[in-house]
This record gives sequence, structure tokens and C-alpha cells, in this order.
Amino acid sequence: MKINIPVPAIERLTKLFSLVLKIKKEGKEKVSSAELGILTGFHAHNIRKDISMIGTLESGKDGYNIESLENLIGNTFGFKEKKKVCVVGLDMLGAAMLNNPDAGSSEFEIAAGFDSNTNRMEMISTKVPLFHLYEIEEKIKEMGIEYAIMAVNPENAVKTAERLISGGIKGILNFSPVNIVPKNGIQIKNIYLVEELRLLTALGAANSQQL
Amino acid sequence: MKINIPVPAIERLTKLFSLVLKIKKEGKEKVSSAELGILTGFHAHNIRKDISMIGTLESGKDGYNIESLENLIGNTFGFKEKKKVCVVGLDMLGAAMLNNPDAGSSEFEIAAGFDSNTNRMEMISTKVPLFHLYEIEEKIKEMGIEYAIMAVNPENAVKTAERLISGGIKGILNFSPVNIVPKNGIQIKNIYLVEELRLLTALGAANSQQL
DNA sequence: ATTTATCTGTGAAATATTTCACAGATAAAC
DNA sequence: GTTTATCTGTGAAATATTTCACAGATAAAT
Repeated sequence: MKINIPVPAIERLTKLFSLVLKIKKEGKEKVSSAELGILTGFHAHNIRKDISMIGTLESGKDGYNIESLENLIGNTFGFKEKKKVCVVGLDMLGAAMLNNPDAGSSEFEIAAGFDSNTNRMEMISTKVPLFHLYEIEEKIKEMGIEYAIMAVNPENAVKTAERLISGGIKGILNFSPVNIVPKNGIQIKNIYLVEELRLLTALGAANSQQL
Repeated sequence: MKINIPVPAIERLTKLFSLVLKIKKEGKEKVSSAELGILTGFHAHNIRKDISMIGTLESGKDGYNIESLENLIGNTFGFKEKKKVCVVGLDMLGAAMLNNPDAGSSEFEIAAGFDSNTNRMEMISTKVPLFHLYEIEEKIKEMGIEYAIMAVNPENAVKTAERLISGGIKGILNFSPVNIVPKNGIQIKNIYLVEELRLLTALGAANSQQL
């Protein structure tokens, strides 16, 4: 049985989860849909609707209980389980991702790095174990890696994505400047710097009176 | 007069523009909505509708003329003019962005880098001129920088975004792990690694039979 | 205990977006 | 020059999503 939660609602709820973790860390216990609206830019109506799609929380006079909300969203989408991530392609961008301090304080653990250039790997200073690309399928299975951050050069992007998929990866965050089309239920998000800048330009143009 | 192009349509058209540039480089002259559909994962119907919202191209038996399509989308959204970008925060991630080879081959020029740590800046090897953060408003105006890639540490993200805005920036790509809420027509896109990984997880969960 | 203020939860209405089906256009084939 | 095949462009229909308005719930205040 598949309940249909709209993708935009999933995106908002994911953002709410991160926000809720942050508010919790600040020591608050309750938060209202109106407050969440101000902090996110979403309409309070919309936030309540989104939350009601995945469950119900005891209602009070001063908003949601933060921990209950965290648990509801977290359990619905699987944010409460630890997950292993690898970084593929250890050029400057990939190397920067390896040492991302946020990942460590989240449910994601950066468990391995892969590259095809052994010399380069020897130059990188990190606590994460590094392997040659030819071991990638094997290591993904052996270590139980579920997600990959890909930052390889464009010529190798499609091929590398295929290897990740054949290794059993669940999702890929692709920073290589090549559009990888999702298939077979593998989640793929392409984050292409130039395109993100273009989108800012386009949204700006659409917003101004020019269009 | 403001024609309302849906945001999802703007996103698709932006992606199509990048794709069209790539196809053009490969030497093709024509491309049909069906082919674009395969390459992007969008429905051909939807692609035609999106394009028809911003204009009309001479119809033929073998699809769109690639150059006409490039010009239509490019002129509509302002992709044909050169634009200057700065990188703010030159830790590993920011430093990697500074040397992004794609930006240079696009309409975006990485024109400046900013950081608050002078020692660190002296260690960075790049052709891009680097300045101290305290000069940021001045330099944005003086150099005509329109967009910023932000990768500062979380404590400084909000403050830095405000300085960028007061300097007259049009859009910010924020890689710092803090959600910056857009306002005053300034375009802001938050790209927060952990959240992107969460989104992959959530979409996967929603896609499987669990929800 | 009753009133008051302030929440959430949710069907229904309003919008927005996508999909469809086909008319019109073009060029190749015969 | 007529037919055929293959496109795009677009109103209309079908869906999807957001917004709204208010019932129901809770707890503080009196």
C-alpha cells in the first residue's frame, strides 16, 4: 500500500526535520506551525497539512512537541538509522566532502573514499579509509555503504554511476557536471554548479517584471 | 506585465538549456522533444509545453533547431550575458569552487574570492584575486559581481549573507549548513550536504512500498 | 467550572501543473 | 503535386498541490 505524499511535501518535511534538530539543540521543547513558517518561508497551513499527511501528534496550546515531531518525520522517512556514505572522486571537491564536519554529527557516516589515482590518494589527509576505484563494487557490499557522493570528472561520471548502482547503492548525490538520469528506483540528485547559478539567474529574471 | 511561468517549468527549461549546449557541442543541429525527453527524464509533452510558454520556434519534420532553442531559452532567462561570481569562505570546499573548470567555460566568471583568514588565503593557489572579507561590499559593487557562492562556517552564514545582500548581490548559492531564508527578491538556494542525503533517503522511502 | 486564547487537523475550494489529443506545419518519398 | 510520416504548438481535460476556514482540543486565566 503506497500512500502518495507529494514530492514537494517530502522536500519540505525533510527541511523541517533538519530545522527541528537544530531548534531542539537550542533547548526549546515546543514549536508552532507559525514559527516553523517564519523559519522556513513556508506557509503555516502548508506545514500543518504536510505533517498531517504522515501522522498525528497530540495537539496543545503551544504547538508541536519538538521531540514528537522529530520522531514522526524521522521514523516516516528513515532518518533515525545510521547510514554509511562514500565519496567517489577525490579531486579538490571530493576531498573537501570527505572531511565535512556536519556529516559526522548527523546520521550519515562518511565511511570510505574512492579514486582512480593512487598518487593523489596518498597526498590526502583524512581519517576516512581510501580505496582504489577498482574495488568499489566489492567495498560497497562489504561495508554496507548505502549512499554515494560523486565528484568525478565528467568523462567518467556515467560509468562510475553505473558501477555504484551495480554495487547496490541506494542513492547518489552527483556533483560531476553531467546529468545522470535516475532509473530502477535508485535516487539520484544532480548538483551542477553552473546549472544552480543559472537557476538563480532564471528565477531572478522570472521574478522581475521582465517576464 | 508578469507572465507566470511555473517554477518547475523554469527548472526544466534551465536544465534543457545546459543539455542543449552540450548537444550542440557534439555537432548536432536538430533535436526533437522526444529525444530531449529521453535525455532528461521529462515527458516530451511537458517539454513542448514548457518551450511554448516562452515562445515559438519554426516547426519542422525533425524537431527543434538546436541553436534557435538555445537562443530562445537563453534570451528569456538571461543566460547569454556574462556574469561575475565570487566565492565567499575559502576553506576546502570554497577553495575547490574557486578552481571549478566548468564555471570558466560557461557564462559565469569566478572573479573574486573572500575570506577572513589572511594566512589561509596566502596558502591557496589560484588565479582568482582574493580579498579580505571586510572589503566584500565594496568589491562587489566595484567589480560588478552579481552572484555569490557561499561556503563559510555556520556561525557566520547569516551575517555574511546580509553583507552580500547589502552589497547588491542578486543571488546566493549557499553551501554552508544553515538555511538562509530568501527575501527582498534576492534569489537564494541552500545546498546543505546532509539535507541532500536525507532527501535521497526520504524519496527512496516514499518510493518503496513502505509508505 | 467556565471562559478565553491559541493551537492542530482536515475536508473542501481554489489554484497550479501536467498530460492529452489533435490541428497545423514541414519536408521527404513517390 | 499528392501522399505520407513526423514533428511542434496548444486549448481542454485530468491531476496534483496548496490554501482556506473552521471544528475540535488543550491549557491558562478568571
